[in-house]
Amino acid sequence: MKKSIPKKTVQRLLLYYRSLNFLLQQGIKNISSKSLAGLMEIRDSQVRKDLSYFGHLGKRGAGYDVLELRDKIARILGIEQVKNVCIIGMGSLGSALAAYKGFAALGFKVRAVFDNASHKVGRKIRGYECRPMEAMEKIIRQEDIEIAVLTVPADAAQEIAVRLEKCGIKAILNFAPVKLSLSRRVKVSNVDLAMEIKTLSFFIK
Amino acid sequence: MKKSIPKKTVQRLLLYYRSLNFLLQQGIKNISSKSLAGLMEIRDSQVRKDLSYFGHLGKRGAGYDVLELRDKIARILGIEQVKNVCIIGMGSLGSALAAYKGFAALGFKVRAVFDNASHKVGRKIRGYECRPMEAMEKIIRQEDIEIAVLTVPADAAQEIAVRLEKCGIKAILNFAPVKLSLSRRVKVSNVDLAMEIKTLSFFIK
DNA sequence: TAGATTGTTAATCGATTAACAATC
DNA sequence: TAGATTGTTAATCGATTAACAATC
Repeated sequence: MKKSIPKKTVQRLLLYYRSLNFLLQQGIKNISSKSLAGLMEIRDSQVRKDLSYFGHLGKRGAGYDVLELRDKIARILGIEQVKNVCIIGMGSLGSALAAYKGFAALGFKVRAVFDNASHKVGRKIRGYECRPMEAMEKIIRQEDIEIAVLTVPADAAQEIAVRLEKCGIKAILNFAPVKLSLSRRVKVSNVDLAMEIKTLSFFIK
Repeated sequence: MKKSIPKKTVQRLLLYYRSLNFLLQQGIKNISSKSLAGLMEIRDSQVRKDLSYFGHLGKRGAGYDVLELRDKIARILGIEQVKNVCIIGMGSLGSALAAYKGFAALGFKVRAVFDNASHKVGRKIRGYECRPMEAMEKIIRQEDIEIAVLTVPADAAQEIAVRLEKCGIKAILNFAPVKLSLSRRVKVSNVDLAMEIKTLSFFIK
């Protein structure tokens, strides 16, 4: 039985990927787990443990080859393969995410954006034609969209999530401050901006 | 020595707060840890443990009074007391956050927004006059701003963060995909949208 | 009282870290 | 070879969960 990868490890993998790109730009060809850990203020043993899930990526006594490790992580994370996403809810947050360069850099392609406001439907927003909510299921199937970014008001989120599940979406990145109740088949990640700032402010005092 | 509160507990506290508000709207006056846990798919013992950090909030045999618990959590989280924030970087994400209602609902007040693009400075964005970056330190002190929301490009973030630390900011909510190096005095929370979607997509396969 | 449910302690689980043999 | 650093095991730490005495 293969050991399952902790979510935190996957998150750090992306941080390693970014650091390695930075190091490449600097012309640095080789790095030890200790130096890499230093860049992100974690322990060297954490770096080695994370990487060890994916085989023997370094050389004892000599550290890691920056380019090789960067490419290996890119392959592990599937950065080169395109995943189709849609954005549901073209309010200011939805529009901002439609324009967000960070998604494209990791291989995510926005294939459709949706809203139900009649003054938005048919208009171009950030270069994407805004489609009506009624067309959602059809377009998701047509465009082979696997991931939905949900930026609708809280009271609309659950209902739309159920529709998304029914038309076979695989994952939802949910910005609405509500717990979505769906079957285990659909992966849900919540980004809760209010929670982030409140938690931060709790610890200042 | 008082036991320190885990960050995860604080985050769940906000989820409890939202659920309790929802229950109040429904006219529900009393709830057990088991029912409250059921709403968010966690264990009842988790709810009781979280609440136990803050005293004896329930009644043995009878559960919790919804209104009383809601208000107690509001006080613990400091929801009624206003905290002043500023937003730095009026790109699409910064503008979306300036318009975001979720911050205001938890007592955060946007006191200033900044950008260094000359075509933005002086203009109203989402109702806030965009101020020049040169005025940042002065305005933060004048307006008693404790928290900065940082939505600038990655390559500008560290430099601005240092300026923020120097002028006494207490916390930074950082949306730039870089590790900020600052003294321990400044609390930093990172919201990494690219990481969120990449992690989600890793686990679908 | 009998039944329900809290508050808290102890057990469990999972993730981080330290330590070190393997080996470049 | 001697020094450096990996890959991995074991120890530690912290958070979640189960269990149950206290008590409403």
